[in-house]
Amino acid sequence: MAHDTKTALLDAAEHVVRRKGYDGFSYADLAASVGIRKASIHYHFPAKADLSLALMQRYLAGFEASCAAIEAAHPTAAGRLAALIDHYRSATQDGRCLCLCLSFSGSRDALSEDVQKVIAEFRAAAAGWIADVFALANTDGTINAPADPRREAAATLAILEGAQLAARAAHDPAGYDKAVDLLRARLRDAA
Amino acid sequence: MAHDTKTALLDAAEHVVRRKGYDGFSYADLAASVGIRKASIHYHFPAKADLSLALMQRYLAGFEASCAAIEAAHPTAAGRLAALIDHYRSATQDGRCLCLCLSFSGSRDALSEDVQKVIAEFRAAAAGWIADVFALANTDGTINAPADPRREAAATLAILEGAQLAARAAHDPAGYDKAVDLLRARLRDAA
DNA sequence: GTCTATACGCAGATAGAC
DNA sequence: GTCTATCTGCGTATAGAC
Repeated sequence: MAHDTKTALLDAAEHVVRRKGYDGFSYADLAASVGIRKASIHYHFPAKADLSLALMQRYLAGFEASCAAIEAAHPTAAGRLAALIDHYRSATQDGRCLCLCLSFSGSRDALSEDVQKVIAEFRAAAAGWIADVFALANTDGTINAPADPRREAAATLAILEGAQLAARAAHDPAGYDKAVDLLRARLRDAA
Repeated sequence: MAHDTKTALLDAAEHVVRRKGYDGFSYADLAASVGIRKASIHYHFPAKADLSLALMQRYLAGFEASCAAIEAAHPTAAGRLAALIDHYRSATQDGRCLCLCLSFSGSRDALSEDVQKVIAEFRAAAAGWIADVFALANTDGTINAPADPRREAAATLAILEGAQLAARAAHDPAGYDKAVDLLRARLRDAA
């Protein structure tokens, strides 16, 4: 079916982009990986920019869904932050790839305005969600010494992204754990 | 002279790579920017891999020199860390580019083994230097609540890199400052 | 929806004159 | 050292048959 091919294309594209960056994937690669000819891709995504935009939009939606799921599963600030840290860790696929947002950020000037806008939305969503977690921490006291939520959020997001880079550079998830170790140490009763 | 052309090529390449990523620069761009024909570049750097390697090696050497200069100028742990934070901030050129190490990390799988090795050396050098600063902090007490130096170093490097990404995504150096704000707040008597 | 065939440009790289 | 000229391959994208 059409929908399945489209989804398969997005899956394949996301897989490659997160390993090799935006410029690292071509229609030829996608075609081979999905099992159709490269010309057929243009039926689903007329231009590469269309595919990139759809990719980033889907990624943002998925991230927001993950945040909602974390909120539903974890009542405390520490539990939610611990879950987010794990989420970013698993996104590295054991040190082989980066969050799509990071992959796109690397070759940013080559991207269309539309995509850059969604990237900005993604960062805002992540920072906002983390800030909410720290605001909750001021109430439930499950995170050690919480400072201003917005500043905590900016620093936390930087650590999560920096940790992914460390894991990828070393091809080892331990690089991620070392970078977030002090952050995790601030959490109490993570549930 | 030969040496000047070679340096000019490296300068131009570094400039573009840090703005557009590894795949964002071509021999045609370099040629135009330096004022020679693209075929002439091959005299100085036979292949693109040679240029990339030279670029990263020069960058590592420059970083080590900067660290030495910081040590000479600042006796305290807080002073040294503050200087490093400023160093990484100025490297973003007001939110337009990334540290070369970060730019290369984005399209990592496309790089040669040699370059990846220098990238790893760079990260090790940075983490090691920061760990030394935190070890000093345990003695001179100029950084608030220093934990294990290696863990502090891993977290600090992640923050510095994440902060650069935040600045670039927003095209605004304020993104950097927000991310490192809590880190800076831990410094006392920075001199 | 997917195919074959093809257009067109730009990438990195080489040969050989000057 | 730098040039002109050229090669080969791959990139995205299009036209039109099935």
